[in-house]
Amino acid sequence: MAEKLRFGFCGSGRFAAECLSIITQKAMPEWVVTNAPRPSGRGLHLQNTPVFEKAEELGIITRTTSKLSADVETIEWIRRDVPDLILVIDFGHMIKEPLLNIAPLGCINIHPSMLPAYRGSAPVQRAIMDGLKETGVTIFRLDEGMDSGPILSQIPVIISDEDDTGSLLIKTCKAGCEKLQEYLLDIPAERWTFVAQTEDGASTAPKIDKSEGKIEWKDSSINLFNRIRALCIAPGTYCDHDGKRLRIHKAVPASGSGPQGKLIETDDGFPVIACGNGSLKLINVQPEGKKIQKADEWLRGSRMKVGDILH
RNA sequence: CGCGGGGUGGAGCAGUACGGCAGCUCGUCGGGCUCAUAACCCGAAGGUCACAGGUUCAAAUCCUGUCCCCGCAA
Repeated sequence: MAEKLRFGFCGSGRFAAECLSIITQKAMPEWVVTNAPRPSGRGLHLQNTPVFEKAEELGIITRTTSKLSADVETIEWIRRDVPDLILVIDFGHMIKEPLLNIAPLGCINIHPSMLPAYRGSAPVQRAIMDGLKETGVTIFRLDEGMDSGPILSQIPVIISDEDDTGSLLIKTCKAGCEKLQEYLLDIPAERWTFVAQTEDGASTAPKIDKSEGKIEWKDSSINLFNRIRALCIAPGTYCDHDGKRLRIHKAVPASGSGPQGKLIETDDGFPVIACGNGSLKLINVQPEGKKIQKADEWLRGSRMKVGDILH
């Protein structure tokens, strides 16, 4: 049994909060640093990050910052009692010197892809959108580049047809955190081995732009299926019905075909919409201003008939 | 006080500009048809129209206030 490593935790988003929640089942960080609350949501009220909420709940010493690499105070604060390593997960800032190597073991990151593939901020979404059947999670040490540091460990993760960004995020998060726990608790740091990344096979997964959520019915049903699964959490996919936005939360490929965007038939009450190639059966939708609902229920009240067109 | 939509039987919606018996598509329950059925036919139950106050002979509808839900934008 190795001596317990002391670590700090830098993170902000939902993925980070989920990781924190798993990791802390077995090992507590010395402290948490997260993004300062920012105005967001309806009414533009200040909102704490998911990590802040989680850390608060766990009673961990927490500090917020809006620009860590320029935040002299926080850096000084960390310097006062430097841990063995700093976990940086879904943080939203590039980590630069002097923080990059302030801890003996550096900054360790869990990234939900098989690096060097899908470097960047939306690896899970991009992997699903590209129709991948398998991805993975990588634990690596940060260097100056974007997700380009030496790899400590990699675990493959299967993507099933039922997976969406939410479920895959949880899968990768679990796989990564469990492996990380082995390193934190059972494998002495002297035995950690890092392997440099190759530039061969490197690709990037740029941030999702809202406009990517627009459904183009001329696209194939399989591509739209993947897109809907990929963007279901945020920012969501949508089309136009009767001049209003209709968000599509869940849909599956169906067999019929017809003019793009046309409601060609109902299947058990659920609408089937023709795409450029094949068709999509809508399962869960959300009209503008309304709650998410089952597509058959929506159809009943929508006054949309077979033959009508979505845009 | 960023912009906007909404709350009507169990579900999804119409009805509100111009006040006048609470309506549609489903679901539920009972009966019928059928070898059978999620199909079809007949019938029934179920709503103080989010809440509070006001105007009126009369309010889901007009006026005032409150609560709750959601879309956009950031």
